Amino acid sequence: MVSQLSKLEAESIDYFVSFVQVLGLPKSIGQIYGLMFVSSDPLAMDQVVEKLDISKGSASQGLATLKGLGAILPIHIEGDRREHFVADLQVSRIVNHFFEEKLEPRLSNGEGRLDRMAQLADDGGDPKENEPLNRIVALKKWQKRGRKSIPLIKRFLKSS
Amino acid sequence: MVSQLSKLEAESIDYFVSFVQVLGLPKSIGQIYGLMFVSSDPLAMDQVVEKLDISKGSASQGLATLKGLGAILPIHIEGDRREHFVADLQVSRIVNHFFEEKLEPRLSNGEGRLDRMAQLADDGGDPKENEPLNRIVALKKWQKRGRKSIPLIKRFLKSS
DNA sequence: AAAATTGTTCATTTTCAATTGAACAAAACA
DNA sequence: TGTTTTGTTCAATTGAAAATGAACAATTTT
Repeated sequence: MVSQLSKLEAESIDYFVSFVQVLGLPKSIGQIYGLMFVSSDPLAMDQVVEKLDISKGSASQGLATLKGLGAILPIHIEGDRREHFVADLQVSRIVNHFFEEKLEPRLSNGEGRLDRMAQLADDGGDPKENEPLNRIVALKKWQKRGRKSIPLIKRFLKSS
Repeated sequence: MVSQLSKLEAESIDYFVSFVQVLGLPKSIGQIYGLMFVSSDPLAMDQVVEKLDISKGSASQGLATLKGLGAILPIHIEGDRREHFVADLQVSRIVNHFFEEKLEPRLSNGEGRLDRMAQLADDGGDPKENEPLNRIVALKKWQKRGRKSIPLIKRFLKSS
């Protein structure tokens, strides 16, 4: 059926779809969060399915993910069996998830790799003349610096 | 044909493939840059095709992109018609590209969207009771803050 | 001028993650 | 007890982005 979205809902959904896509998260996550973000009332899964015209499967998984992130909060409504949700104000949780799941594993894991690469690149000759080795050493510094800045950025974004 | 990669090359390629994938860039970009990063000599396109066992098309496009970013530098080799490249030490250029092409457009464009959303959400009633409006206003602050922090991060990463 | 070399473009194919929807489970209700 | 409601799971499908490779252009060599 054709979903009936208000202008506000449509705008919000667009906004958050593009938001989560930058972070490499599926579109449906952005749709669901966008819908909840401008909803006055808690929404249940079947309302999400109906409004967004997506499958039960997508809605179920999307809600589970967002709930896991703490980006939406489960609300119990008296006399209704369905689980309802409201958007948490802390959008930063979504960004945090990106840092913690995608960026940080790469960065920590990356340092070991660079060490291994430096070993392989070391040919015993004059380090000054070993250009690949110089690049690796420089990259190691740079990556360490990057890794150290993550907690700062996270803290900065959290204090909303 | 089966490409003949040294351990170092394989490790470097792996590293940069995962690196660029975090930023939402195609794998081939990571492969090419990874190969050049640990090469002592400038490489030409056909060498890249041969080593990585990728198509001419991918190599051509990938090299053009990396050259555009300034992540690899064109080198002329006397007596050879082919254009050769070396990896620039400034890996940060790749990250910069992510900021400038993906993040910043979203963020600036996002502020206007939030203004529009605030207008749509404003029902003329008491703002204290308009929860969606409160969320939008809070998000606007948060996003402005995020946008302002980008130049700082960029500067921090650049000074390698 | 013909042939070979180098590189680009872009329609088609491939790949892989996101989405679907049917089957299933669990709980509430009649 | 059987039925309805609510929600999850996962094999199959879809869709979007990347990779391919053939056709083409431009340049150099013979």
